[in-house]
Amino acid sequence: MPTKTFFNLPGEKRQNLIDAALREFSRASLADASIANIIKDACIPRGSFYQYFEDKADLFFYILEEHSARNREQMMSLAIKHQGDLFTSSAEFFESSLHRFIHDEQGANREFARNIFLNMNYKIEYKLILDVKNPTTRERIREFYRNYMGVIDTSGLNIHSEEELLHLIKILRAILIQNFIQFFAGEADEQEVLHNFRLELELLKRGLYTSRSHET
Amino acid sequence: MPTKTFFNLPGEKRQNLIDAALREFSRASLADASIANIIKDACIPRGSFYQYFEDKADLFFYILEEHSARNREQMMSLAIKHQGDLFTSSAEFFESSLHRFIHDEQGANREFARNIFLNMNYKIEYKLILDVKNPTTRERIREFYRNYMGVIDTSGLNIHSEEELLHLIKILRAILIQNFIQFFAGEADEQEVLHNFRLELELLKRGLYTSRSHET
DNA sequence: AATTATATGTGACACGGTGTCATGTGTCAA
DNA sequence: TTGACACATGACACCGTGTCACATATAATT
Repeated sequence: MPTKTFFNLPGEKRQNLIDAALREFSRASLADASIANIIKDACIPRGSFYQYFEDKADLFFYILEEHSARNREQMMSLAIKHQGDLFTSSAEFFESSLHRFIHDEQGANREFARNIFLNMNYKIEYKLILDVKNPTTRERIREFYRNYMGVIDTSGLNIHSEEELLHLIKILRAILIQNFIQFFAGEADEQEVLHNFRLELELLKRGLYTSRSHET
Repeated sequence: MPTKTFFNLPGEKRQNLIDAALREFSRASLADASIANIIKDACIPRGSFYQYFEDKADLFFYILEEHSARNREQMMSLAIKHQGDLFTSSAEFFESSLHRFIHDEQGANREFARNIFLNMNYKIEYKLILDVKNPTTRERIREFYRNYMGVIDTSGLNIHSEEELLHLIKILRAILIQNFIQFFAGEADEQEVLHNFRLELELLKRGLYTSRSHET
């Protein structure tokens, strides 16, 4: 987490630093980004940077969590909008995110997202979901999950417990992320990736076994 | 890819270098590993390293591809063993891999795998699957997929095209990887992660929608 | 006003890792 | 003997990081 000092900074200076960081993290992945570039861009001395952040990752994950919080909010409001329909709201989330990336003229958000998804790993993914280090963020996300699962309408779903719902959400998330990755990797364009995602949702809904004898 | 020079090396020297690299990549992720450590361990001068490899990543992905090839072979032989049953063979693949990691006394393979999975990203995942840079490896993997899909018995599966089978495999892969990650992240122990994986397979098989009216 | 405490700013520097390059060595063929 | 080629080597320039001693500002205390 950024230090108290960072939050005491005048708003403009703070925003200026964040903007510079966003530009750098749009240009390069966390691993390839350099503090040197950020402080040059933001015109702050090296020593100051370390007064605000532990290191590069500290700043990165702070920015990432801000974006993630907005995404969680959107997921929640879509779930509510669609009366708790998990599949429909997930699909709209995917579509609208994709649409936002594609029509991002400046390209800053898109490039940032590209670097996130193409370098997505456990630490990043679970920062999007469950921050391991920061207890406050962790609790925030836990709460989101509780609320989110409360909003989901399970009456149309073929699941029989909270546990199964959690696993379904886990599967959906994995598919969602995979498709974002394929989009950013250039493996599929907007139309293809939308088609793929929808197809995969249909497979999930439909079920993959014809012989139903295995059901318990 | 390693250079011709590397492959011309006497076998022992080559293996020695690979061993040292494996130790380093077991200790640290690709990003955190250092060439300095590898050459110190392998007792070769710095210049020689660059005679064999373009950089750290070149060596890393070479080693990774060797491991991946073995995994693909195992997936294939399990698919054959189970008469093309995609779910059963995937489950056995997961179980046996997990078992191997847990009973890896030396721990070298486990730690290497841990670094792979916890730092899994697009580039690594698709090296496990589809090498973007190297045409030879790419073709090798393409061929694997063709063969693998040929072996899968679709008669018990509720899918209606090659495309759907490909997507199903894609979903299964995502779930497989997610569970490995959760295991290595310590979020679940062997029993839990096995339980989770099996449950998720059941959800897939069963299908998630009760109202079947949406089926086309 | 003088003093002390506390918070913040600053950039030179030591450290460690990377990739290169000039030079050295070995081998084989003409 | 000479030249051509493949390979070996480690010193070195370069770059980014994180730290630290010192500077400055602001508020609180005497």
